Amino acid sequence: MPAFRPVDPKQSFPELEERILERWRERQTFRRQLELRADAETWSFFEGPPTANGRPGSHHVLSRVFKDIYPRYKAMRGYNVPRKAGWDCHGLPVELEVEKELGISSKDEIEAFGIAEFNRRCRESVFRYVEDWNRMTERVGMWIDLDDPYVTLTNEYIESVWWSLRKIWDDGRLYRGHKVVPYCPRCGTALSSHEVALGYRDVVDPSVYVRLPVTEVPDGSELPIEAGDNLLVWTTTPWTLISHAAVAVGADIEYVRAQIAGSDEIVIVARALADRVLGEGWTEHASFPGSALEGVRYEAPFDYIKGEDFGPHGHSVLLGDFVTTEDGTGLVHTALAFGEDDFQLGQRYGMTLQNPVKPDGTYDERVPDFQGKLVFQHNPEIIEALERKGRLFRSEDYEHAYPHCWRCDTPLLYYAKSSWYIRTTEVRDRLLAENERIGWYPEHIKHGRFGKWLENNIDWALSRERYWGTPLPVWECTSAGCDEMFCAGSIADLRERGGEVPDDLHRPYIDDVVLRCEKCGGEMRRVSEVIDTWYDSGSMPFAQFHYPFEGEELFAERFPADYICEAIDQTRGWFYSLLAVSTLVFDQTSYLNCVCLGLILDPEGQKMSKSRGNVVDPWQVFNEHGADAFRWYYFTAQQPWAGYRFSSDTVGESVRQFLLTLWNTYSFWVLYANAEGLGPADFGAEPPAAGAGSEAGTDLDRWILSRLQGTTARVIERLDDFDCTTAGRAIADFVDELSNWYVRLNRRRFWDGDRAALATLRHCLIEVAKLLAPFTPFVADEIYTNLTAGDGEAPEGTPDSVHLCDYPEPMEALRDEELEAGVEAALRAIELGRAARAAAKVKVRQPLRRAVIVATEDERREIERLGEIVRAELNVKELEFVSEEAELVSYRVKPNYRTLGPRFGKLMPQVAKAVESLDADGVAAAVKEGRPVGINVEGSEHELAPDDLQLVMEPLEGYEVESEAGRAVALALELDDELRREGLAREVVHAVQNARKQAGLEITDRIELRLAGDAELLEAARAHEEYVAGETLATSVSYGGADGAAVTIEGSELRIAVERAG
RNA sequence: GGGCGAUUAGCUCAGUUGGUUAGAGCGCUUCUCUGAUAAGGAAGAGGUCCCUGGUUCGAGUCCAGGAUCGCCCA
Repeated sequence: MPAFRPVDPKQSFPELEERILERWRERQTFRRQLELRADAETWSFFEGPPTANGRPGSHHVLSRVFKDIYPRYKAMRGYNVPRKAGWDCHGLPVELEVEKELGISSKDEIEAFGIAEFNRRCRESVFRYVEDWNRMTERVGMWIDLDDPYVTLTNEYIESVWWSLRKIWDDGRLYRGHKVVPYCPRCGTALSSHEVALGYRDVVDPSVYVRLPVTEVPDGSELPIEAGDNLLVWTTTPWTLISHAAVAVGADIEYVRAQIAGSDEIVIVARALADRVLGEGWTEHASFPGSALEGVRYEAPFDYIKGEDFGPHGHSVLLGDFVTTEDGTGLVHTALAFGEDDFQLGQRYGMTLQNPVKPDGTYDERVPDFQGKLVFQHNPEIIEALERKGRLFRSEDYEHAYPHCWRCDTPLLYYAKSSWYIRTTEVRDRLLAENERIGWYPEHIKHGRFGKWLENNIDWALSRERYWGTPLPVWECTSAGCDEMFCAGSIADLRERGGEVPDDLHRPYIDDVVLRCEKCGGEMRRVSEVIDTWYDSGSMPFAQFHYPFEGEELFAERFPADYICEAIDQTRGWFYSLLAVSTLVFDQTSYLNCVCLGLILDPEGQKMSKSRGNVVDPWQVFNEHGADAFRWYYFTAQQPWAGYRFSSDTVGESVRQFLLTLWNTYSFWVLYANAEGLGPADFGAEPPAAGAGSEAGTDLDRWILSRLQGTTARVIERLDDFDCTTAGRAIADFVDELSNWYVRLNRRRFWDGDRAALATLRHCLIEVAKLLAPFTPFVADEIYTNLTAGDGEAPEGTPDSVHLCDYPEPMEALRDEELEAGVEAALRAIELGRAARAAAKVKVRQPLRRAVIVATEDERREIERLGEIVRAELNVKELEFVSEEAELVSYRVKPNYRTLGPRFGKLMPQVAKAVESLDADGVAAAVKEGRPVGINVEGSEHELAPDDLQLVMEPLEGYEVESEAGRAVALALELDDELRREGLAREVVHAVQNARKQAGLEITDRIELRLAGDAELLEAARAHEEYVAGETLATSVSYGGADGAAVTIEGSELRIAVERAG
């Protein structure tokens, strides 16, 4: 008959997990779970694709395990939960890696190297660490189909993306615009707003105030200023002064003509800023609104570009509604090409754009004095030049957040150029409406960070002037005068227009596809851009199936996703691109629930980064503590979005706290089941049809089963709300109760091989294993498989893995809340009694005559049900109960604020006083009989119902009593000879047990016991010989002549010899 | 400068619709129990629930302002 696999109490979890992984591989457990639920209702999960061109770190483990727990849970709840992996392949990060490898850093160099070879290397690079990812994913126990991932670089994927762009094109929402965009001069491409958001950093920039001497005031102006007065402008980007086009002022802002203290210099600034800019003591000569300044001409800071090159308004004062008096001078230096406001202003005044900065971020030939470096690196020289020309009014440092390229860290330029946009602003209301349908965890993301972001939506800057990405499928006619454009929505579209479709849809091959213009018959060529890689990942709901070209059923079944999960920084990344693409294409959200994960910090609260050297390698944690420990820590340490202060040691803590407690309980069970020679067949099938309670023998059995039902209900409720933190803690509480109360109080039954106790604990462990399966899939499966199948095959009808089971559901018939309350009272009595023993310094081994317990009638009844256990735990011969009449206790009456507060309001303090001055014993009697009690408050009578009063029992002074919150336990401390002898007999047993242990005996070994030494001890042993022999499994006890080890008991010597009985 | 979030014991965190002694774990000290336990139990030390106002009979909890930290935006 098969037995249970023996359990090593010192089991290494990492080693165990490797073994279980092997078992899953052999038995194909994941595949079988998918098949088991294949026909069930689908619960859809979308994988946000990682990029595999870097090694996975601890933060990736976090998202891996959160992407695993809810799908596992839902699969056990009976849903079909397909889990398709995915890889994000395109984009700048990949190109950068390859650039680094090649030792190049500009687009010219890439083109000289050859786009074909460059992209070939990108394609290779994307999967460089895919094996590391796969190993980590498997090791952490994430079940996802890594053999059939979607890959954003395939022709199929690209074609689906094209199809969606064509849809957007047909809706008139894909357009080419000329705007000032955040632009990385090193990468040579514009960035979308969500990319910009990734790169803000605090930097110190120069902050300069520049004099612009007035040359001409418009004819007929009453303006009280003169040629030679200085307009003061302020900028933190001195390099843009080269391109200075105009000064903007606010029409309604008040300006002053001011003389600076101790100088005859006259300057023009906004009044509101004059103190700050000029310091104390300036003199006002005149004031006027900004509107009066319009048309004033002045001398520009530099003359590389003439005023007339900008048109008639060049180098003159203009009115701009964006001017504020928050900082600067109230006169804004305007360089048309380098700011959105500047650009708009130029357009309104019909100015000609002049941009002396080349796409590579350096000045062109018009600026011969500043050559060779990125424009902002010329700032110091430009400030010097201003100084030399006497134009520098003041220069200081200015610390502010400035966006940098999120991958190469180059400061961005705001730069006027043409790019392709999606008119997302047109669907903003739809985005907001669909956001309402999404369940956010934490909830505040919906109307907070994400909702606010949607409200401020701007058009999606889609194009990138790069190489390794999904090509923008727009062709334009090259014939002069023909402006025909065509957006391809499929490969077939290209063929139809006469295109030769290459085997690889990437650049440079796609650039060779020439189409026929339907309008003029000329040649159409593709625009040069590729698209934002965020658009790729946002398209995964359909592109992962090559929808709509194939995969129609899969798409219909899985769209929208019930669940996605990523780090919170994806608010503007994937969370947005997913919602935006599906709203544009399908007019609805593609996900219904979204769990956001926080940052991983080191124990000091610092962000983990390679440069700080505080990164924890996940493999260190796997090898030291195991994947279950890692997972358990992430699931239960705190709500995941709060972030983690993380180290390998904190994971170790969670092992000790929880996993070891569980493991010890489990190994305890197996030890005794095997000692009884039992095997799985000796227990009924799990779960038992009518519930395990049917064979439960005792109140404690029924109690722990009732607690199990409550725990199960709570866990399901929390997991359904994506709250594994509270769910996990509920399981931990149960396991703690199981180990520290149920097992401890029933230890004797296990020694005796009591079937009901063994069955009850087994059932609890199996159900806990099922509850835990989504959390800690390894240890859960180990416990489950051993308890159900032992070292043999799983019995007919019993799944061979916990992951093929149904998740437990609470069995209401087994719940007994009255019993739970009663046991609770008994446990409290035990705790108080032990505290009283500690206070009296009387060991638990010393029996006492009597414990006096203060309890209400209800509590007394419950405690008496468990009287035997309470007596055994407290080691007393009898329990005595006292209530109101007893000398041990007095009553205090307190008002029930919750009921009386609303009724009496302001009078509460007086009510409280009146209640507490009542005769407590009289009130107690009334309350017990359910009679109302009258009080007098400020002269008027009020009647209080029993519910309005709380009785607090307080023990009287003078006893060895421990009490809390109205409960108390007192111990009778006097000893007689009989009690003393019994106590000594227990000491002897204790000593013999230690001797057995030292002799290395198995717990089932019988012994021959010889005792010698102190007469009183021997007498005690003789008096209780049956007890001593029974406890120590002695087949015989003899006295005298023992040559065994000596121990000291109560100051006397005892020599013990144990020998295995034949 | 704006938005969102956080702030409870030395550390990591709980704290129900506002209800009258604010909790747990870890760590520390002392004691104890143990034939499952790397554990368990008891006691002790450790709190301005970030601050200031307000609402209320009553505020860790609600409101306003402020401070500090984090993330995001400009």
